Amino acid sequence: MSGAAGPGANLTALRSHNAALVLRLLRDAGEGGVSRPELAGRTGLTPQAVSKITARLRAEGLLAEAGQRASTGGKPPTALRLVPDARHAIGLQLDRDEVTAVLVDLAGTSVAARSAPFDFGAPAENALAAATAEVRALLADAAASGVVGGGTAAGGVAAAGGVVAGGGLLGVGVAAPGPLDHGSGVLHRVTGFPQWDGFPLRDALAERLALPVVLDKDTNAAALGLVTAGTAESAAYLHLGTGLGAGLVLGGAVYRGARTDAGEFGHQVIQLDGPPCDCGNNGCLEALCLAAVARGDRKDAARLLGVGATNLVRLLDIDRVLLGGRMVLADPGPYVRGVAAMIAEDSDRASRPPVSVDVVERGERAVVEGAARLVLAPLFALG
Amino acid sequence: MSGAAGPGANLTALRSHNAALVLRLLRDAGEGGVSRPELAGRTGLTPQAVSKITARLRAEGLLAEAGQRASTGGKPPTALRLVPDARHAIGLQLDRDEVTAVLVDLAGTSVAARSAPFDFGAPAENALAAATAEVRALLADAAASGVVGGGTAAGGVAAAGGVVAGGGLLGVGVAAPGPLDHGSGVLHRVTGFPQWDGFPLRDALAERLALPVVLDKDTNAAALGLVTAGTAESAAYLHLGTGLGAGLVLGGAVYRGARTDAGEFGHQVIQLDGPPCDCGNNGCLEALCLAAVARGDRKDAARLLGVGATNLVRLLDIDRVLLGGRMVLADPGPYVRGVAAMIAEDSDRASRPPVSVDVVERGERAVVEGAARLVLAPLFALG
DNA sequence: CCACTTTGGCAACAGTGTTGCCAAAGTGCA
DNA sequence: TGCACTTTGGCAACACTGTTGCCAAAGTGG
Repeated sequence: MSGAAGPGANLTALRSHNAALVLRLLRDAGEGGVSRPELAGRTGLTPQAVSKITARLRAEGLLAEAGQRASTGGKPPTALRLVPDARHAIGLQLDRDEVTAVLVDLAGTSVAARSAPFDFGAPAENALAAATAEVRALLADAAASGVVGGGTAAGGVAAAGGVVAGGGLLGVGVAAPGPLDHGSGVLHRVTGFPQWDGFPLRDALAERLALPVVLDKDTNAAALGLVTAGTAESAAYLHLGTGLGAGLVLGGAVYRGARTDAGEFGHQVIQLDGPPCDCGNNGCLEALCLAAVARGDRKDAARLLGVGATNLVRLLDIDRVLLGGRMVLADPGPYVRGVAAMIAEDSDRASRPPVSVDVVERGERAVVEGAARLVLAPLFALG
Repeated sequence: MSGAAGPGANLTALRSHNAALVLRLLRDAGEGGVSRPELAGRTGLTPQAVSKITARLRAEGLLAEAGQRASTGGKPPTALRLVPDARHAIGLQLDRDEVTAVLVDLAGTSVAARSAPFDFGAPAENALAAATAEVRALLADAAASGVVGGGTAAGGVAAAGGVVAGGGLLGVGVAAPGPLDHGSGVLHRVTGFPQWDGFPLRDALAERLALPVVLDKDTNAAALGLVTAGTAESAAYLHLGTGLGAGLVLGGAVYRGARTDAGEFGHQVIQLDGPPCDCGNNGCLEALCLAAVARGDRKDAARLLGVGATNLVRLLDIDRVLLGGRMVLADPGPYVRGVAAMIAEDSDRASRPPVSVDVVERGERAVVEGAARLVLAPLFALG
C-alpha cells in the first residue's frame, strides 16, 4: 500500500519550483511589480539566478518590465510584473440549481462570466451536456470580445479544438458539492443525488472539452482563494448554505486529507445527546445551526457557528476565518460579529493573538473563481 | 509581515532532498534492505541516479550492502540497508515529576535510557541543571558500554566537548508540556508553572550541552513517531494524562500550526452550556473527560474521548488514531474499545473506510523516543 | 567632479541527474 | 551443454541547474 514515496527531484523539478516561486511573488505583488534584488532576497536565491529565471519567464511572455523604481543609492532597480493576459483558466461551479462559469487571467481576475439554471438532479449525461455547453458559450463570448487569444503561442497548451483561437488556455477547474475524490476526479454519493455516485466527472469533462480538468469540492475551491503569499499561514473558509462545510488551508496549502474528504466541519458534535442529525449522530453543529437559521434566529446561528469556529481555531491554530455561503451572504453582519466575538473572547482568555473574521471576498464568486485557481495553482506552486 | 516566501531550491537542496528520500526508504525497509532498482522505482529517479546517491551515502558510512536477493530472471540485485549505528540522537522528556533521556540510533531504536525524579516547578535554572546532568549521565553510560563512538568521524557534528568519545551524535530533541514555540524554542505559560513563561529552553540547553537542540510539545514528539513511510497519510495521537492534548500528523508531516500551537484537542466544546472548564469555556472535552476519569467511570471517559476523536476524524479525514498518556496506559482496554466503537459506528454510517484505533506503541516511551526523532527527522525529510 | 553603491549581464565553473554504452551474472529454453 | 535473453549496476559523456568572478551602467552624496 506504500507505493511511491514522495517524488524524487530532478533538475526539471528544480527549475519549475524556482520559476513558480518567482511567479508567485510577482503575482502577489500585483501591478506595482517587484525588483530583481527583492526577488533574490525573498527567495534566498542569488541575484544572478534570479536574472536567469526572470529572463526565461520573460521569453515565455509571462513577465514584463514595469518601469524603474527610485534609487536607494545606486542604479535604480527595474520592477518586474506578471503579464496577466499571458494565460487564462476557466472556473466552473456546479451548484444544486445553477451552473456558473468564469474565465480568469493569471492574476486570478475574472475577465468573463456566465451563469445559467442547472438541475443537479438531472441524469448525469444531461447535466454534463449542460455544463459543457456553458463552458463553450463562455469561450465563444470571450473569443468574440477578443479577450483570449492575445497570449503567446508558446506554453504547451494548444487551442481547445477550435473553441478558442490562439493559445494560453490552461484548463478548467470544477467545483462541485462534496463528497468527491479530488485525486481521481470521481464524485461520491452527494446527499439527495444518488445518480452521481461513482461518476468520473473529471475525465468525462476533459474528453468533451479537450482540455485539462481539475475537480474539487466547492469549499476547497473557495479556500484556495485564501492562499496568498508563500507564508505558512492557516485559514478556514466556513460555508453555510444548504449544509455547513469548511475548506481548510493549513500551512499555506489546501488540506484535503488522505481520501481528499477532509472538511466535514458541519458534523462535529457540539452538544452531547443533542437533537438528531441526518448523518445519524446527535448534536451535530450543522443540524443545530440550520435549525437556528430556519427559525430565523440568526444570532443563535452565529453563536453556534462561533462555537464550531473556536474549536477549529484552538485545534488547528488558525490565523484567519472567512465566512461564505448563501445563508451568510444574505445578511453577513450578525454572523461576522457573532463569530468574531466568540473567537476573540476565547483568544483573550488564552492570551493568543487575535484571529481575523471576515466575509469571504467577492462573496458569490468566491467558489467559481477559486475553481479557476485550481488550474492556476500549479504554476505558482500552490495547492 | 510576509518575509521570505518559501525557500528557493539550489543544487545542494536537491541533493539533500534525494538523499533523504533514499534514507527514508531504507529506514522503513528495516533489516531486510532494499535493492537499487526498487529504490529507483519508488523515488521515480533513474537507476543511475540511485547508484550515485547510494554511493555517496555509503562513503559517509550511513549505508551498507546486505547480501543478494533472489534473481528475477537476471543478475540478482544487491540489497542495501541503513547502518543504524552510524549516527545517534538523544531524546529528552521533561515531565511534571520526572525527567527521561534516551539515546537512539538512526533507525530510532533505543540503545540506552535513564530517568530520574524531576521537579518542573523548581526554579528554571535548577531544573535546567538537573536536565543537563541527566543527559551527561546518559552519555557517560553509553560511552562506558561502548555504544557510541563507533560511527565514522565524518558527518559534521563533532564530539560534544569531550562528553562523548568519537562522533556521530546529531543533537538533542526535547519534549515538554505545551504551550511552547517550536520555531524559537521558547516555553510559554505552562499551566501551574509560571516561572517558565518566556524561558528560552532550547538555546539554554544547546549552550550547556554544546549540541544542537530541538524543542517541541510532548504530543507532537509522540506524533512524530507515527510518521512512517512517505505516504500522505494522516494520523492523530491523543494524549490523556494530566490534561488532554493531541499531536497531529497531516499529509505525512507533523502539523504544528502557524504559531506552532496546534493540537488543543482537549478544549473543543462538545457540550453547549456544559460544566465550566479551567480555560474559561463551558463543556470542553477535557473537563468532561477528566471528570469521568476522576469518578472512576472509564467507560464514559472513553465515550467522551470517542466523540472528540470522531469529530477529528470527520474534520481531518484521519486514517489512524493512537491513544497514549498515563490515564490510558494504566488500563488501555476500555479506551481503545470505546473510541474504536464510536469511530467505527460513524464510519459505517458515512460508508467511509475503517479507521484503526490502537494504544501507541511502546507506551511509556512514545514521547521520549519521539523527542529523539525530532533530531533525526531532517535526515529523512520528515517532520 | 569624483568616490561609492547598487543593479544587472556575460563568461567560466562546480555539481546535479540523465543518457548511451557495456560488462557481469543470473534465468530459461533448445 | 550451449546460447539467447533479462536484469543489474558502473563508467563516461552530456545537458542543464544555480554559483562565482568580473565588469559596465547608472544612480547618490560629499
